[in-house]
Amino acid sequence: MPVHNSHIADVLNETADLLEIKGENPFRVRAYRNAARTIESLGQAAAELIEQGKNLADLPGIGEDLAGKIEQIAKTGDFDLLTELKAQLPEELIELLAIPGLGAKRIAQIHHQLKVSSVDDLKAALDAGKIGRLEGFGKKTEQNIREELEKLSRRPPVRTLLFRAEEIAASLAAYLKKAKGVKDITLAGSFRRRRETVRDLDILATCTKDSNIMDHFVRYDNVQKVISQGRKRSTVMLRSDFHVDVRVVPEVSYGAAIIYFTGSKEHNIAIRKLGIQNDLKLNEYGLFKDRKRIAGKTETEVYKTLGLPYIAPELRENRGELEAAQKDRLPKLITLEDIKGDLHVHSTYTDGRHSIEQMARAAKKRGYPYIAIADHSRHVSVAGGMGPDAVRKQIDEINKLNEKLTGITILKGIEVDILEDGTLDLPDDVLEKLDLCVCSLHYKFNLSKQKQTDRVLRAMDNPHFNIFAHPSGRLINQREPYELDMEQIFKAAGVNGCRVELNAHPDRLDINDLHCKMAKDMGVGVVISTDAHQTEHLDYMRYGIGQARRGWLEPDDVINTRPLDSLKRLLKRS
DNA sequence: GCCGTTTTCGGCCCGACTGTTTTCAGTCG
Repeated sequence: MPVHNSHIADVLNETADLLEIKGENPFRVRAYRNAARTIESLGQAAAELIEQGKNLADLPGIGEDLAGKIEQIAKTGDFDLLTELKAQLPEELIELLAIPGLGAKRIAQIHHQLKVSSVDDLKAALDAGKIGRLEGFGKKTEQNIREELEKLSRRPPVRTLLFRAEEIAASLAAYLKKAKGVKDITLAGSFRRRRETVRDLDILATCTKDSNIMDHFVRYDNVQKVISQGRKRSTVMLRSDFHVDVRVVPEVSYGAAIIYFTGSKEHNIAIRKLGIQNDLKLNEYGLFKDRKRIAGKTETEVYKTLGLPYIAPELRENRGELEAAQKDRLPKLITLEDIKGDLHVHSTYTDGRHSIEQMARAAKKRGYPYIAIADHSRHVSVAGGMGPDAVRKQIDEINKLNEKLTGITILKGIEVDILEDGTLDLPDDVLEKLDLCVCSLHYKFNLSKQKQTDRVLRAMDNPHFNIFAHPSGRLINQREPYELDMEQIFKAAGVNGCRVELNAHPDRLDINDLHCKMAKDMGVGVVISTDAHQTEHLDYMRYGIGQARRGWLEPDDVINTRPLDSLKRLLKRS
């Protein structure tokens, strides 16, 4: 059983947690956390890299020591240091770190002075009123811990889908703009980096001196609790259990603040280090030489003064964007305007809500010269999947519509199921009549990694296989991806002239950002499609674009940026 | 524990807010 990167990262993070509670050198703790992050965003299994004889110490933030330790974890799943730490400290202490307001120092203190080892112990200590009597604690701290603990037991924290965060952000931003003296509002944070999920919302504002923005903010109807309120920063919890931060910054600092609060934290640390190398100090108020501010008003100005071109928010993950920027090799990221059509759209022939004509007209309205109808094949019976007769009927209808409609071409496609044995759900003589085949898995999700991979590889041997749709099968916050060797699949796709879909549905966003980058690096074409089941879903394209940008994709990496004739050529497998 | 166009030692991002304090530690992002 190969050890997953996520397991290695978990082990390293647990180690970091216990080291921190133990009171170890904070920089050592940070080294473990950095290494965990590096491994997690690797895109390839660390165990495989080791097998191939690669030295993990070449990775950023991993030295010879950690490389050796990671090797142990990758080979055995266990880690001696963690075992030792667990012998010294109860591992349940780690769970206490999840309580806001309780950090390593305080946990160590309550552990040593009150013998608290678990969440249950903590509850008992609270009930006995022991916490508030500890040095440095007090009544208020005790009450806060009690409330956070109750909240935690009620509901585990789930990151909010970008889609949902967008709705919350839009109405709140509109509300904030109505406060007195507000000049500008910017939504920063992972929201601006277009991460698939968002933990909280960071809002920046510039305003006049006499503005009442903070009072206005905490009075927002949707506020459940005011966590802190200051002149420069306030934090609230919305009724939807969503944290929102508002920061007021002076205009001379606005660009620096936007960079700072857009993050990611890792990107910020990296550019600060770059500043330090040049004797410059970067913080949310600007870029300083000695005590003089030399940049800060706009993001571009700050980057430029650091010797860098502007870096798009979606790239700011410290995954190589700084090195690319320094070499002037940043990707020219794809935008929504580059998209010429949607290649995975459903209709009333199966489980869509709108007719083919309605979907086509809606696509035309969005400026697309083409669209592909890709309804389900028969195996997906719950969706009323099509057999050969239904496909022929649909082909006839599309032919007629193409004669009738102007300014849009409807491509004849299908979302055909990949059966358990790797064959496709419809015979070749049906598939060959279509312009494209979007292929996907809809059942038998729990096959072993190699069996699932072989299933897809066999399907790709079928010359009609064009696009592998929602490859990982994950549903964000709901369903884990199936076991699949993406590298093998991308390799085969490259050889066979198949493409991979970036499904733009906000619950899916599948493939993810790391796999987008992997496809690009391996030269496999990506298709960004919405999987729309009604006309409004065509607008999901923007989430796909966000994900694609996070994966460094440029217009040329995505085949539905091509005009129709060149797209058709690309869809021909030789 | 990592890292190096000053360094193989001595740095390691930095500021706001809270709650506890009488000047600051802890936590957070």
